[in-house]
Amino acid sequence: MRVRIEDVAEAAGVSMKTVSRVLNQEPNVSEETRKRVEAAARKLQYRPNPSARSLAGQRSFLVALLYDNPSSNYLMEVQAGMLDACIAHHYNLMLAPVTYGERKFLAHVDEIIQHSRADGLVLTPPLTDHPGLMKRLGQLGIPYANISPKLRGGRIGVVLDEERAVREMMAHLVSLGHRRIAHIKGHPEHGASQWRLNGYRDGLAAAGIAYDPELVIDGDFHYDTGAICAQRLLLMADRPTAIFAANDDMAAGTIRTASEMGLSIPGDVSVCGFDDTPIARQIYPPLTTVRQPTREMGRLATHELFKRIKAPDGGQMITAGYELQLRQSTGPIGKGRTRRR
Amino acid sequence: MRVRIEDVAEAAGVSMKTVSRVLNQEPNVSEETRKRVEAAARKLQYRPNPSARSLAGQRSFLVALLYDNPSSNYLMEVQAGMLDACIAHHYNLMLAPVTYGERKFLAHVDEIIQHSRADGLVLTPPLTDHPGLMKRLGQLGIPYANISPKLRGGRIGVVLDEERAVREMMAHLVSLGHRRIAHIKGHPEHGASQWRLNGYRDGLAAAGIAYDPELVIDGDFHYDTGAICAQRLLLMADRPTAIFAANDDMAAGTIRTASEMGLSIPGDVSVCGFDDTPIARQIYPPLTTVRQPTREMGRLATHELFKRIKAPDGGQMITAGYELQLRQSTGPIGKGRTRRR
DNA sequence: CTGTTAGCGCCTTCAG
DNA sequence: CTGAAGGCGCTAACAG
Repeated sequence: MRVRIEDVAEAAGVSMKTVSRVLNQEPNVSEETRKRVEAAARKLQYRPNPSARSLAGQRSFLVALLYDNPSSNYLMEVQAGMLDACIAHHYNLMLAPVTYGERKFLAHVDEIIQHSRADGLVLTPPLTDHPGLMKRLGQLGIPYANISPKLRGGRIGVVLDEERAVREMMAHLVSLGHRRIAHIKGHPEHGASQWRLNGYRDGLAAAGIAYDPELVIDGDFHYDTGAICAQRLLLMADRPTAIFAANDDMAAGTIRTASEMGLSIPGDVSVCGFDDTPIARQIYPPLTTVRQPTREMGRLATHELFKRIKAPDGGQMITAGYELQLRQSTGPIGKGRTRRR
Repeated sequence: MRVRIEDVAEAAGVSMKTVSRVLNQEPNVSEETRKRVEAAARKLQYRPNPSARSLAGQRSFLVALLYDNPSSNYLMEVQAGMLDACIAHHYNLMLAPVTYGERKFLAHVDEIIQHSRADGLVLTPPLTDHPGLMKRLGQLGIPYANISPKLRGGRIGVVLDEERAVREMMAHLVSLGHRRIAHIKGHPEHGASQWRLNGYRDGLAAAGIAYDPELVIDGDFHYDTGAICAQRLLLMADRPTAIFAANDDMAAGTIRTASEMGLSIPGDVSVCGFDDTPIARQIYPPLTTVRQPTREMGRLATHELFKRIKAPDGGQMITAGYELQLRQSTGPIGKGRTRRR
């Protein structure tokens, strides 16, 4: 029924092993033999059996994406990027959702690794900063790549210079005349929250604006939280003229709240976010934000992972590029015509 | 190094096969033996080798999600539902993106199936209605389940009574006094587009309102398209007082356009969508829509798939429930105070 | 109820 | 540069 390597060998008049060599691009095959084998394989429509390959070769040709419920847009982009890389390397992508705070978190991860036999993992924040996980993965000796990890020492994956990106964004706001700029922080577990806060503070400092703790509020990257935080900020007697939310979802929540309060954007208050997820263009007004090349980051991280799978010390930490997206949610100060309801 | 089934057998003082029986929950093992084997397996921390199981057992314990780039929210929900089912059945979930219109579409699908050795597939629209794909999958004899397929005969999966849902939505609009109700259609390739259009027409008929082709515009489920279609509708001399967009993304685009035109929602125009994706609550005003239990549908489809994997005639077509979500984007007719810019 | 015997299809030795 | 034998870890089919 199914065509096996043996059939190809027979058709090509060589041994199984020679076919195997050709298929796996191993050396020590004469050009002529190679061609003959390839022709036979094509004619018979031969497809290697992954299970057999895995069993004999001790690898699964599977990588798993380990994640803990980040925003769906973010995750989809990461997935797409990983798929780009996986397809190019003839690997398959498996999904492995976990729960960071769970009691048996590590046991669960063990389970996944054992059960899937993935050759490697890609971690998204905040898993990428879970100390116990790092350690466990090291013990198990399973290769993994990190997306936007806090700690970069001796690890592979991809990061963005988020601090610098935020400094640029702050410079943009300052150039529009804003000096009373608020910040809604991200989830405390994510490295990004810290970087973006740092960028905010640096941006203020660069403009000679004093840091005012009242203008900095704890968020968690969620839309609803953004909406709530914005309310606190916009109800202040001396309300900020600009709000930098640590991601687009919270910025969208901010805009939502401002709209409900009858405030004009950017007339009464400018709002900006980070990530450039689809929501940035799907709200009104469209959001000024930093474009984070999430898909590309997924691809790059997976690419580094493959390098490490091949060699125990392969791969490195890559820095991806960002881009400011100036849209209509930010504008010059004081052009507003408040229309409180 | 790794503990094998043989080690467990030795530790428990039984044969390999008996251990295998216990692990696979097969019958014909005495309770006492079973306990002994389970204890031994636990003590040794035994984990079966999936590759070996696959090779010997002719199944991969893998299901693949075949999709063609629908909205990320939709896909994430489907994924989450599938994962719920997969985890419960000790299966793994693999991602298999394809391109519907591609030249070598079928060859690509073949490739995926051969290369992944998935035991079954779940198809999302519009793949679920691709005639060539259906046929090919039938030839290959690979089990698959469908989410929201147009044709239901002899197939398994899950559907929603979308026509009925839309009829209810139309009744809601009519009850608010609307009679001039427009519709932005979905992507022609999706069954949902037809159902939602049918529901729209039925809803009009039920209210004794004549169908006006001018008020029905071709869309494709995308946000931007919704925005463009809305412009055409809202610039009409005798513009509609309500717009039913075939999904939330297009409804969001509609609201965007209305906002830009300075129209008040729902004062000047009511807008409603379908799906209840996160965007429905993330725009302002929040969207009246039909809640489609996408995650649950992913779970149910996968569940039916497992039944079919077990038995060639197992599984069936399930009907999932919906729920109207009445929010602030719809309201009584004529309460608006237009403020064109 | 339990055990034995063959593979599943490929890759890894190690000879030639 | 090529091939023959053995085994990866498990399960199916058959015996008992």
